[in-house]
Amino acid sequence: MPSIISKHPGQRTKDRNMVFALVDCNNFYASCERVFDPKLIGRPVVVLSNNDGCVIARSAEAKAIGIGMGTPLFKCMALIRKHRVAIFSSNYALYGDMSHRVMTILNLLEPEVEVYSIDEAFIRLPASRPGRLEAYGQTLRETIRSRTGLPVSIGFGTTKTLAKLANRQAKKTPTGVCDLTAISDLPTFLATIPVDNIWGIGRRLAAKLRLRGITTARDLSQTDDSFLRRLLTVTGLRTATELRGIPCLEMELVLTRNQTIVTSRSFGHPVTTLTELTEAVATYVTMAAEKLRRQHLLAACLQIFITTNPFAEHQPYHAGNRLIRLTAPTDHTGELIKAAIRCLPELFQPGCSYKKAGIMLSDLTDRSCRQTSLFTTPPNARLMPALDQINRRLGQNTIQYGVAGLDKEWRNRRLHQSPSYTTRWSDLPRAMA
DNA sequence: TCTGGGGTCCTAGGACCC
DNA sequence: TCTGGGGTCCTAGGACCC
Repeated sequence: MPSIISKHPGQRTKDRNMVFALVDCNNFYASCERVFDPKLIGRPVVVLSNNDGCVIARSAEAKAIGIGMGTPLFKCMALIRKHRVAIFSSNYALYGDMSHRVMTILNLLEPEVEVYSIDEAFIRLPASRPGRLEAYGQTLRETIRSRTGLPVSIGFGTTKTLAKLANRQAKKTPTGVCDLTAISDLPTFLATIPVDNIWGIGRRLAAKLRLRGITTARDLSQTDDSFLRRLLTVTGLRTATELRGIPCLEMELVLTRNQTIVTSRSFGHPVTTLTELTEAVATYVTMAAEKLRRQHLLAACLQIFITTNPFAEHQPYHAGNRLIRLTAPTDHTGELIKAAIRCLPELFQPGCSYKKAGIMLSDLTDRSCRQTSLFTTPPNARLMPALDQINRRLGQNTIQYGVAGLDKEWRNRRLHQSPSYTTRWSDLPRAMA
């Protein structure tokens, strides 16, 4: 096994008698909405992006009537009216909490769980004779369904990439489980998988591969290593190797800390004044700084970007971008806001209608190894923890910096938001008995 | 009228150093 | 005129993921 293509050469375990499972919640956001509103069962459901702009999740019924992923809402309004589709603005408080419940169940049942995204987790477990994994998958699926109300699909494979493929297959079967380790003729199965359905092969790489006659997963798995290395770099070679059943991607059981924290949003209406832009940027900095502190990190770099609507044809387009290196790494909202809004006047162009702004914190370090500066006095160390505690107990933005604005008229649209059933007392569902 | 948000990894190329 | 070799660090850009 050439260690050069293994992502974690030092951590490799020689144990070949282990398999990977991918547990993936079906149509996650749409399913979360359904759990608390049984009237939605059988009805098409879509969930919209932050500004009610595009469709980012669809129930099976919504897929069936032809609503595409990422479609702008205004382009599928006709379908939505015709089929009485239920529409929801995204409600990340709800989805985050439901995700946490699913992951907690997995962690209780399995020692090796890698939370891969909000709706997916890898599990590593001992290989088993044909039929046993399938049955275990069924049990796991039923457990999650009965404890959270969420439907999941489970795929088993000897590598993460194969488990991903198995999961895709599982979604098409009524049982919701697919065990590729039990398949006697893997290449024949791989020959049925188009190359762009493989995890790690996106649109661009798929086109590149097809040009060279590589159209299925089997083709890719049988392509010469050095050729692949040149064409797709080491990541593509890893994918091909994984398709052959040789693991290159190990379980990542320890949470690695973020390298960047980004907060950006589209505005609900065009922003044309520096005052409003300042409010928005200060608000985004506040959100990012809270996240920074939750993860016990400090940021040494702050980047700001603002942009007008790229789709508007008859308006001047402007995209501005500034990188600020702070004198000392910090997690203090006030310091970060000050640095951010200082450079806004030179970034802002009067006459432009801004559609979106964002900030990025980078060069993150652990709070425990704070590097202080000789030339500045550190801010009051008790202020931010006190502020966080108050906002946690009494609700978001109970206390905030004045510069972030009170009306926030630029805030994005959320016309179809469901209640935060599981994270806000006042939103608890009521049962009539 | 209306088009999301938040991440990661890899490579090439330039600057700079010894 | 000829003009090395090896290393690091940084950044931009391209690709992917959910």
